[in-house]
Amino acid sequence: MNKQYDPASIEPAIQKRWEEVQAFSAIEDPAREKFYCLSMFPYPSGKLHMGHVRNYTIGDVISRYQRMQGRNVLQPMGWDAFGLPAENAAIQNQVPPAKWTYDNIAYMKQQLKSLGFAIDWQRELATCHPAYYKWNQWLFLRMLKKGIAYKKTQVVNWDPVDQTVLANEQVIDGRGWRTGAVVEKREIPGYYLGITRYAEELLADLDKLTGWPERVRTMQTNWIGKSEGVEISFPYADSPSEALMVFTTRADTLMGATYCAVAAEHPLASRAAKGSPELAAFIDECKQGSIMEAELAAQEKKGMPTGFYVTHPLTGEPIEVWVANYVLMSYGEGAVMAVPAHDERDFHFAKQYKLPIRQVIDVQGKPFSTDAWQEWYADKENARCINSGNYNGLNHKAAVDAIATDLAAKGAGGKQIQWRLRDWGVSRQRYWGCPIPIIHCDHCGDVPVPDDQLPVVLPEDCVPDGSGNPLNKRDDFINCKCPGCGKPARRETDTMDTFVDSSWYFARYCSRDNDDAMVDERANYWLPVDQYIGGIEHAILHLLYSRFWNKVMRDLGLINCDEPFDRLLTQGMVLNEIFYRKPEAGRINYFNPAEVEISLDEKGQRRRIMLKADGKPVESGGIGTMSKSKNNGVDPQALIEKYGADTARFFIMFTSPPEQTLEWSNAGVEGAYRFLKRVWALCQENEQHIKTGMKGKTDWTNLTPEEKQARFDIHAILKQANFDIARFQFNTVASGCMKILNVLEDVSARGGESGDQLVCEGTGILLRLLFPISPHISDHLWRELGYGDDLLGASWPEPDAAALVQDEIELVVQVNGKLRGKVLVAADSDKAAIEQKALAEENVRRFTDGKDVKKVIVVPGRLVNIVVS
RNA sequence: GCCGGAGUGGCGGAACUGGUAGACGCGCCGGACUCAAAAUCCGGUUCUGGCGACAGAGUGUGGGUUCGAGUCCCACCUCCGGCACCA
Repeated sequence: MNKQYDPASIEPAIQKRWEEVQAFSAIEDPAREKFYCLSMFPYPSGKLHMGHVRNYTIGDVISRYQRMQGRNVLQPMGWDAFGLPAENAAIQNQVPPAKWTYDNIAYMKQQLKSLGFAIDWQRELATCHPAYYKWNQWLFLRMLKKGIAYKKTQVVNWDPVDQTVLANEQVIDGRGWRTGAVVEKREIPGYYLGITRYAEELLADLDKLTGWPERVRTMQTNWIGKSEGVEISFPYADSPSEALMVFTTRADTLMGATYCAVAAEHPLASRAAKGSPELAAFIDECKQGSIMEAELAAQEKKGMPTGFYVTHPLTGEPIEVWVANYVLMSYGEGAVMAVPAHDERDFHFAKQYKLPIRQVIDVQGKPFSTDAWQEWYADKENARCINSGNYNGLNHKAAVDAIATDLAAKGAGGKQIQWRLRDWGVSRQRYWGCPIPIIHCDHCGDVPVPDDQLPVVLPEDCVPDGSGNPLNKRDDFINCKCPGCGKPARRETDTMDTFVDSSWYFARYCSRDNDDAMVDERANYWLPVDQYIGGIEHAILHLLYSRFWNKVMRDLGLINCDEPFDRLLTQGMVLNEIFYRKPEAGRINYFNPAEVEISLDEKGQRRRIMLKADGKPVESGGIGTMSKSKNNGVDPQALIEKYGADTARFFIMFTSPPEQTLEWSNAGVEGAYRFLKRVWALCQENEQHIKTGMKGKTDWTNLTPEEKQARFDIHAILKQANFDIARFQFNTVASGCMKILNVLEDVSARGGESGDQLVCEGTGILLRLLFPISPHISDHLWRELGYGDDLLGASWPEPDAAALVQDEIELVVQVNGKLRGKVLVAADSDKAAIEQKALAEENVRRFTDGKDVKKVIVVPGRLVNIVVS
């Protein structure tokens, strides 16, 4: 074998062999336990970034490990290929989005292949391919038939930069989630998916997802936002046939309502504003007000009376209606009943505008005051109603029930559940997406495209120029015949939100080659996904939509499972240091870390940071996510070319646990490379005797004491590594490989026949443990040294129980909890013998002499603690 | 403001159910090889005192439980992520 480790020669050769034998093609086999390992598919943006490398390496380690555990593993890959960046690139370069996308896919696929992932490429899919998005359209039509998909005209969020509509979920702090542009309100017709119909199940099933990170489940729970309360109608004083609708979770405080407040956008506010320019001005001010959270938190509560009155549904009292900036139109009815005594916001508002405060909740022994807010005013647990007529003495739940019943009897309301979740608007005024399969006919209205005319194929030769959807100018696309009456009609030009594409790709991988059905029975073999791996940024949108889509497919009888992803791992982001200069006020130049040199003092502390090009200082901007704008990215391609895929993979696994952020370090990459070179060197030095038949020898009686200890260490490290890999703590698995190598190098240096035998066994363990992380070098050495034909088919190493038996154990001796010495005792020593030996230890006696030994605690196999007065 | 998560050497990070804090790697220091350098190898490396054996301090801060706390409990500080002034 070669003296030098040369990844550039071994890696492509092994990848070629894997491809030739189709090593990773997954075949359904009911007799075998399946394992579906899925990483979130990439958007083909041009080239891989480090986050992809990390994501897919984690998935690959899990896949290869599961395979060696004997499971039938499916690890597919595909492309989330529709989306705006392709249109933006088209505007810039006059290249059709289709060509740009397919070119990117070709390049990135070759990059993925060079990383040696155990992917079944036969199942590759791209969401921009008609064979894929045909089924988006097909399922959309099924939803339309069931009423889950519907059209409505509604005020939508309009992103002025992307010229598109955004779902409520895609608006963050009043800005587009992608562009950051301030969102405008526009009226546009569009299609919606009734995700709210599934709100109850989407919420309840979160409890089943015990393999998901707790914080993702919490985020989804909050997003769905179930709230149980009572809807109450307050009839208008001047027109009792109309009423102000209000939702409250604290119906038990109804008798304490002293005013009502509505949002600035509420119809009642507009109505009142007609007669009052002052009020109209205030409403305008509220509408313009920032919706940035930090500012809202500090914002002063403001309001104005409308001069309008409603009637209290139980007491008949007149109640004044105010417009207040703390009431949100988008939640509930956009109106609240204000109970200043028992709601903190209402309290502060009432104090400011000197509105009446009426206590209706009492906790015994706690005096109520209208001067300052007290926590207990909102207590639901220990509180009882007072000043509430019939409801006096009732607790929270009983009072809510009684009041809801009485309101219902009067036709003035009743119990209601309020959700934060909204239906999912899927229409996009965009070209590069899946066409919505609808035909507009002047005679028949909106007609669904018949199944036998699917897919509605998107023309791939359009070049967007930034002036809206180019499909609107494509007569060959638009003009068609109405499927109903046969007369000329127009095709819908809106396309679907790309979250539709990614909501079911995991199912399509299972039956990718089936052109007659969306999915077939093979999906029920593979689904649900056993392990899903991806970024935390998809914690809400993608994962919630996929769960919804999965349930719709289940209800249509297409698949069996309730939830698509059994376990979820959210990997941390990849960070790197940011360097910059400010050449003049307001300008900032970022420099890639590769262009920067850092000098250190003798303690390893930083002395100076400078640019290699001119030797002049640059500033450090701390650590941040790798990004184009901060110019702190590291190109995976350069890394692979310099060190090979195995080094890149090893470094990424070694440096941080998967869920934590990963800080890039070129020195760390060097360290990983050094380790692999040492593995190579060890195998090279021991090549002869490993090849000449020491494998399989099980007689370990001739080991020297050092070798016996070394064998114990190897198997103990393996035991720990097996525990760690099962809990996805790959950084300590990688360090376990390093520890085993350290032990083997010592044994190898000492030589001897029994030592050679141990090196042979230990190397076999090391190569298998290293295989999921750095598969090329492991596989190459495994075959080169004659361990077997194929490491892929090898079984996972398990520690030998006999190696873990020790004759003598070192125990730590503490005096009053402080470490004072160590003693070597026979493994089968009884407590008395251990105590005696510990008390006799020289250094221990310095701390016990002349003192009373009050107690001796012996923790078997660990330590002795002597307690003295 | 609320809900999660995290604070450990010069750095990334170990320490499974409370039981030797700092594994492993990086960096740095010293040495070997070399005319020299790179690469490689060997030794050292939490801080303080001491030539040393050792001793003292030490896991964000302050308390507590325990023979024993990075780990458990209470209060607080800082950072990161998420969110909804949600009636």
